[in-house]
Parts: sequence; structure tokens; C-alpha cells
Amino acid sequence: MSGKRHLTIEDIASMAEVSISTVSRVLNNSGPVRQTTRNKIMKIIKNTNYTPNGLARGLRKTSKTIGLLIPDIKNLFFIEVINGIEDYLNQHGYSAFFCNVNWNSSKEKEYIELMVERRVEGLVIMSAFCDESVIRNLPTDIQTVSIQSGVKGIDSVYSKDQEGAREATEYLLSLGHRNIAFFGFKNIKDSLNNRLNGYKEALQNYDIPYDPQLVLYADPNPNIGYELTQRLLELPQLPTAILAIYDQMVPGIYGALNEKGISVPGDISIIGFDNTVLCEWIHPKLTTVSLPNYEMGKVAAELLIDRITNDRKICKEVYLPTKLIIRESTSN
Amino acid sequence: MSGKRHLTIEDIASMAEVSISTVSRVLNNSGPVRQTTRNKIMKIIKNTNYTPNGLARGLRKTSKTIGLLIPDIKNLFFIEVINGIEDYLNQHGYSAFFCNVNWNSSKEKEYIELMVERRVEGLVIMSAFCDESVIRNLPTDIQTVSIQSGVKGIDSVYSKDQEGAREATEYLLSLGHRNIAFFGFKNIKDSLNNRLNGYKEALQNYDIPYDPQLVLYADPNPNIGYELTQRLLELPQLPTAILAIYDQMVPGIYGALNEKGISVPGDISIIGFDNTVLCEWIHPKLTTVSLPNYEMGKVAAELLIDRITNDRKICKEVYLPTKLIIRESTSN
DNA sequence: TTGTACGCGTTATCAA
DNA sequence: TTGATAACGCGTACAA
Repeated sequence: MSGKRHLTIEDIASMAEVSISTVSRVLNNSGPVRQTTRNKIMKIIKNTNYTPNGLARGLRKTSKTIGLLIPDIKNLFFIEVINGIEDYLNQHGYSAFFCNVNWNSSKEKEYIELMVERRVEGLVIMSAFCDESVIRNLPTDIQTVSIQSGVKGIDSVYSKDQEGAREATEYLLSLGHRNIAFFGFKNIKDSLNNRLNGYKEALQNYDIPYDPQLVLYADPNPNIGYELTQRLLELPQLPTAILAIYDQMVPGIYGALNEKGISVPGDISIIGFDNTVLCEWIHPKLTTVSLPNYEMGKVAAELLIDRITNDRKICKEVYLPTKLIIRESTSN
Repeated sequence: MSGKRHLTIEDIASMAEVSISTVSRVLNNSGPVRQTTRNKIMKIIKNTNYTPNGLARGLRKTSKTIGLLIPDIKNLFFIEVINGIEDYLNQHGYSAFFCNVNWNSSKEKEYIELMVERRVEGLVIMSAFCDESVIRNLPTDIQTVSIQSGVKGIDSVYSKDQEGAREATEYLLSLGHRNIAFFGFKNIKDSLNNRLNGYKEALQNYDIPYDPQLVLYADPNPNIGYELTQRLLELPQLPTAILAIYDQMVPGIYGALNEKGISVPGDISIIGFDNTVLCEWIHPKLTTVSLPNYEMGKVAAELLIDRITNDRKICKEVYLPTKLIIRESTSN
């Protein structure tokens, strides 16, 4: 049956006693072939387990390949996004290269170059830590789509972060909180800054002065929640609520608060972003701004494939709605 | 600088006023080139942002590509394994195709065929749901390594599951538990069955009769923990401990128990497998059999690349140790 | 030290 | 309905 090395179209042709063109025609349905010879060829292909060489194909046509630049594979949000991307791509005959960027701008750049070398037809960018010129100067036959990365001029998918953050903050305000901290990333593009903007907007709506002391940043890292909470605890007065820029920060926050005997939501309320499975796992269950994680991935893949196949020129930006999911980590 | 379409080696050659062979020689360090012309060529390559076409290269030499068959992208265990694989591959010049099998044997088979078409040099198999002949009859120039998948005759990486399960069960026994349930997967290869064997072995060591009623199975699915616990609750007598075949089952178990007001570990003790981050997130924190997740991935990648580059013929099986991590979900 | 020419496995054009 | 044959972009004997 198989277990041999790769056969070529020529092998099949000679077994079927036809020319390679004929075999190619049945493989691609690209021209007329007499039914009997078609059957004969198909049978041989089946029996020999012949598989056309995708690399050679990619040389003549397109590679049917795209590159996935993943900021942090350990982050459940990205996992769910990737899931949406992959499902769509797979259904449309594309394969994805897996690039774990790990919040590292130089690694991201390296990966982009590698993907160019692989002749991917498209790139899904979920980060954009590196110089944007790297992305903007890509060869014209590589399409790009960004997810929440704030690169202007390329197809993009966003969640309505500002609205989501405003709604979340207003919810806290409506519960009576007046001293609300914001936990964010250092060094992140506008997209996530919109969450800060939403936070500010809500304060403004309630005529609460914005206090920069309450806005804490750190570089993305597994301990960021714990770290930022430590800094929070050094403030003269402990806030009564935290808006955390992503869910996965929260176990660390819980841990640090717990060490000090500070209870959630009794002493302090917490809201996250993303609505990953984590929200239901931790205790108390996390109130969060839900993003359409899977959907965002799917839409991004859709935009990318659309641009590839239809050579669309105009740039599309899609904004998907968020939704506040109230659980147990918030109270008045 | 760039923003144009892909250049070819010929473009570079003509710009440098040399032949393509000379350019190729500098690209691959594959022959003598006069220093001055080498510099000239390198400069042009740099300025034009030329990147050799990986597909064309793959046609002449090897594709430098491997396929990753991931049983379940949502499972934190696999994420950590993948992380180890990817790090190693990346350091060794390989790119990975991302294949989300999703516990689906036919999808797995499809993906394997796709990977053959892509002419990957190797395949990392973390599942083997499909007929093993599919794997065994792969073209000879595709190497394989399996992780915990129980496919005989190919390079494999295992954790010492039987020992781990025995140790965990004995720990429960030492706490006084005599009525211990086992939650497993339906339809899974010997590898994970070793966990059941370890469980049995421990019972034997304590002269406790094995009660098949206490062993509950279901197909892998996000709700499996909840599901199995429901069935557990129908038993005439509720066991006082559960050994769950993987951590991510446990939030569902907690949920179902919680609904009935059954407390962990007060009324029932629980031990999981994998020691993913989840263990520290959930409440009470989960006692678990720790596997060297990242390490397993790394070792697998190492075996694969070794086999590819050294054409090793003998088959290697690596067993990595487990370790019981005691947290809060177990008591007497 | 350099260049010519062939082959890797396809697809596509053109004649037959 | 079929078959030569020229690309696709690269690496490499071999010749110069």
C-alpha cells in the first residue's frame, strides 16, 4: 500500500501509461479526460496512496499556507482566538504555521521573516510588538490581518474595548465604588489602551477625577497579577475595585490579596477581560468583559482569505461587541 | 526597501552581475566566492530584502517542516507540551504546522494526509485516535514521534503513568480512603490505561478488591467532569475519593459536587493528572500527579530531529518520571 | 573562483 | 482527448 518514499506524478503516469499532463488534469479537474482513463488513473492514485507534492505545487501556484503569530500560547484568550482561525482556515484548504512570539518583538520579527521565506499567502498578527514598518513593508503578495493589534492600514478585527471598559467601570461605579484601580500592560498599542480610555470615560461620566496613581502597568508575564497587586498594596489607601486588563491576571491578584486576608468581593471587587474558561474555574467566579474570542479569530481568518482570493484592495476594520458578564467577584 | 513582490535568486544575480550559482553559494556557504563579490552580493540581498523561496528549496532539499497533531488545543496540558516542542524546533530551524485534531479520528487522518502533501519531514503525534496503520504506513521519509499515544514501533515519549497513578492512589489509601473512584476516557490507548493499571496496582497492594463500578468513562469533552460526577452520584454509596485522569476534568467535578453541597476535601478527596496552571487556580487547589509537560514536548522534538538528521534506525522510548504534588483537594 | 545546465515535482500552454 | 514542453525558484555537478 505505502510505506515507500514519495511517488511523483510521473510514477503515476507511467503506471497508467499516460502522460503526466493527463494525470495532472485528473488531479486538478483542469481539463477533459476520457472517463475510462480517468478511472484508471484514480484507481492507481488510490492504490498507491499517491499524494501530490505541495511544495512543488506551491512553486507553480500558491502555497495555501498562512502564518499565525501568537503573542502568548499560554494565554487562554489567544487559544480561543486561534481555535476560530484554525477552524476557518482548515475548512478553506489552508494550513497554518505556528509561531509562538512570546511577547518578544525580535522573535516576532524573526518569525515574520521566516514566514516570508515559507511564502505564506497571509499573516495573522495578534501582537505587533515589532516595528510596524516590518509589517507594512511585507512583499505585496503577502496579505495581513491584525487582531487587536492597532496596526493602521491593514485589515483588522477589534473588540469594542472602550465601550466594554466603560461599561465595566460604570458597573463598578454604580455599585458605589469610587476608588477603582486599573491594571494594564506596559508598552502595548492603542487597542488595549482603549480599555484605559473606556475606564477614563466612565470616571468622567460620574464626575470622578482621574487619578494616575491608580493606573498600574507592567510587562506581560505570568506573575503580572501578583506583581501589580503588590504595588497596589503599597498605596496609602487601598482601592475598592480593580479593572484588570485580562482574566489571566486575576489568579495572581487573588493570590496576593489572599495572602493579606483581603477578601473578594467583600473588601475589593474585580473585573477582568476576555471571559475565558478561567472565569468559571477560579473562586470567586470572575465578573468579566466578554469578548467574542472564537468569533474574532474566525472573522480575521475570513478577512484574510477574502483578501487573498478576491484581491480586495480596500481595507476593512471590524469591531465586535463586548458584553459584561456579572459573576461573583463584584459587589457593592 | 521592500513592499514589492518576491525577488528571485536570478534578480539578485543580475543586479550583482554574477551568475545564480554564485549567489546560491553565498546564500548557502556552499563554495568559494571571492570576498569582494561576496560582499557585493550580501549588500544587495540586504538592501532588497531578498528572501530565498522556501518552497523551491524544499523541492531540492528538505522542507524543514514538521506537523503537530494536537488532540485538544483547549487542554492546558497539550499547550505546555506544544510549548516545549515549538521551542526546540524553532531553535533548530524547523517550522511547525498546527493541526487541531479535536479528539476526532477522521480529522486526525485528514490532517496526516495533508501533512504528507505538505512534505513535512516529521510528525508529532499526541493522540493516535485513527487506525494505527495510517501512521505505520507513512512514507519512509516522514519520521514520527509519539507522545503518550501508545503506538508501538515508533519513537515515543511517556510519563511514568502507572507509577504516578499508583503513588496517587496509595496516597489516598494512606489517608484512609477505601472507596476510590477512577474517572477516565473512553476509547483511549494503553498509555492512559496505564493510569488505570496503577490505580489497580495500588488497590492490590492494600488488599482492596477492585470494583469496576467505581471506574467511570466517557468520551473526551469539555463537560466530562460534570458528566462523570453525575453518574458517580447515582451510585448506592458515594466514594470518598476520585482519581481523575486529567486536571481539566476537575472544575466540572467541583461544580457537580458543589451543587449537591458535597465538600472537597471534607466529603470527598480529588487527585488529578498533569499539574497544569489550573491546579493553582481552582479552589480548593488541586492535588495532582505532576508530569513534565514542557520537557515531554522538548524530548519528543529532540527525538524527532535526531531521527531526521541522523537517520537513526533503532526506535527509542523515553519514560519521564511523575511526581505527586499535594495541595488542598485531599484529606483523610 | 565562476558560470552553464540539469533536475526537484508540479501546472499550464500549445499542438497534435 | 491527449502529450510535449516550458516555466516556477533553487541547488549542485561539472566544466571552464
